[in-house]
Amino acid sequence: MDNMGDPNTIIQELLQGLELARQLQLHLHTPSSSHETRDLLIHNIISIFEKALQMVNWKAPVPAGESSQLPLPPAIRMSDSPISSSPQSEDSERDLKDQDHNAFKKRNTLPRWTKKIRVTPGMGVEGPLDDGHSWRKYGQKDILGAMYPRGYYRCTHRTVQGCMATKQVQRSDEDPTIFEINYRGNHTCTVAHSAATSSIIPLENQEPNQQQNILQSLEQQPNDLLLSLREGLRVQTQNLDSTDPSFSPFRFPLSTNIKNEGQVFPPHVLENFSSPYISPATSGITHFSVSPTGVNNFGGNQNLATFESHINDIIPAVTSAPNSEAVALEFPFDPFGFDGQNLRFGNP
DNA sequence: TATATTTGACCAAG
DNA sequence: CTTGGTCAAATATA
Repeated sequence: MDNMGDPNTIIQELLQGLELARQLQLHLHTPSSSHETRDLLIHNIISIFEKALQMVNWKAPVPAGESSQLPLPPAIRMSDSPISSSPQSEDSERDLKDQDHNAFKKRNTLPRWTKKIRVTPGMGVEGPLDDGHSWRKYGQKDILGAMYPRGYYRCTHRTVQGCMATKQVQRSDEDPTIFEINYRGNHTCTVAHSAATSSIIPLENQEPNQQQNILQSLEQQPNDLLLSLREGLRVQTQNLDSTDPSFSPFRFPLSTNIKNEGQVFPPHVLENFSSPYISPATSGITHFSVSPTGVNNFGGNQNLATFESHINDIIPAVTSAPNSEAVALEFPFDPFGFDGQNLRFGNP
């Protein structure tokens, strides 16, 4: 909202930029990484810098003579605040007189993130389509050099609730079972179309804007947990083609990265953390599964309790199967960005 | 009837 | 000019 100039918000932007830059670095060392993915990453990084600069009320491009700076594009486009920039924010003496007045209102530089969804024969066509939100297709375009067209979707509630969320869906050239989904903007609408799955406790929140409220409530907890989450847990994909029938193909074993990220969870919890995965049955909803008898030799109820106590600090909806079959966390919003290589935890 | 998708036109940016 | 993104009329679906 009108948090322009708020140091915490700026820091969060920069942290996200840092995370994206790290992802880019990873991609540069991954031969299979597509040029588009890298391009998107760098685009997002630039957007974040622009946003952060705007938040700090950075004035016009400083004339040359500063050799230590990267060359700037000729025209710096100022991005909007992610959600409904409020023009009246009154932080300090702030004059935007030397800025283009129109620059503030127009350009659409909402936050973006991508996600790759693999469609298995079993899940039919629903995989990429049903991600918990209702979308309305408003266009389709043949893309240069791509063999499949790109579909353009916007939130169904755009007119009613002014929800500006948008996504583009494109089938991958190399692997037609993978759909690359490019999301733009967070949903500001009420999530009416949730798939209330059996064991998941639905949120009782009837606020007009659930996601935003949840994100805000997360932001208001200044604990290390949240900071670390925002900084990003990275989970590397391993063995996407697991044939283990009890797990979906979308399951992401922990890598050492997550341990390096440190203080998110106590080490002894991390050691026994099982795989977070995206269940195909509730496609698009991310679960963490922690199983005492699970694949990653989860060590017992004490750790489970520790895990729960930490999770309870940050996630409003926690369900635990009574005698610990598993603990599944349902996020009312998508806390992940998944680019095929890494899971990103945080606000996309 | 209303609401969603298809599809060529339109437009902005490069 | 080309390209990607959006609009909107026509069409489809419920």
